[in-house]
Amino acid sequence: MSKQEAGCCEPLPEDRLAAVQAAELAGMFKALGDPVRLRLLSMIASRSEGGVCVCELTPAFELSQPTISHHLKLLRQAGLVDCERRGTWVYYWVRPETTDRMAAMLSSVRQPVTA
Amino acid sequence: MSKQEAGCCEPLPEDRLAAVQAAELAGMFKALGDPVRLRLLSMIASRSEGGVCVCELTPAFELSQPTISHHLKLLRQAGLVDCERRGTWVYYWVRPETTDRMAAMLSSVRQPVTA
DNA sequence: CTCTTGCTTCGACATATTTCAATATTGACG
DNA sequence: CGTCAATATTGAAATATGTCGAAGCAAGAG
Repeated sequence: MSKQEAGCCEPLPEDRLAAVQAAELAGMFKALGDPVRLRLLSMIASRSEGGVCVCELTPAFELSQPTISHHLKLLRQAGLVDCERRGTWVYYWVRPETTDRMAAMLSSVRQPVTA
Repeated sequence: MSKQEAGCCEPLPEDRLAAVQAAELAGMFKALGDPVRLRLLSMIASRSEGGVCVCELTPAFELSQPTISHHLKLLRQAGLVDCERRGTWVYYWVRPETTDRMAAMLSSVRQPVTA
């Protein structure tokens, strides 16, 4: 009960999210901060086995094929998906470790540790 | 028809994430796609009652006051936080409805409906 | 080997974002 | 009223992002 009467400017308990972690996580959120990439991820996730071929993703958008390729690259660099070439086609799948980290961040916001 | 060959180009089950919803959700993810805003949200969430004063947030960064104010505005516009003025100070708190929507999106990716 | 198809990379451009300094606004207080 | 302190808004600059067309690469077919 010895909190500052002024009700302001007492330091926050702690910087729970270090700057380094914040930068890493922000990169993941930024990757999903575009409607095209969000839909791409959703489409890639819709098939649980074998991955989804790029040739199934591209015609779902009114964008050029290089643009879709660019967005897929960003998703890959953010660690959200991975891909593999099988013969002529390239298949993408989701990396759940990354979405799990993002979900963990969100749930920590929902229910603060310092309850 | 002749487009379909072995193992490719069969249409995806469905566009599970409609374009409109994708745009809405992408706005939320984009708002967290910046390390400063991610840390701001984390700090705001660290106090469960009464909200966090801007005067506690600003000095935690090596950024100008208008810049922090700008980031807070973006978080508010994305629906992630809300604020209220109490006397001289302005207090911010998290809106769990929004983080819940984001978490739901992530969990739907983790465990596809079409299992 | 050459041709075609699927996908990626490059180069360029228009737009959006991040940031600050300066200024405005809001409320408390004498 | 006038002043001060806490935030917000404006305007402008540097940088980042989304998009395309052109070119490059890999793999299968002829």
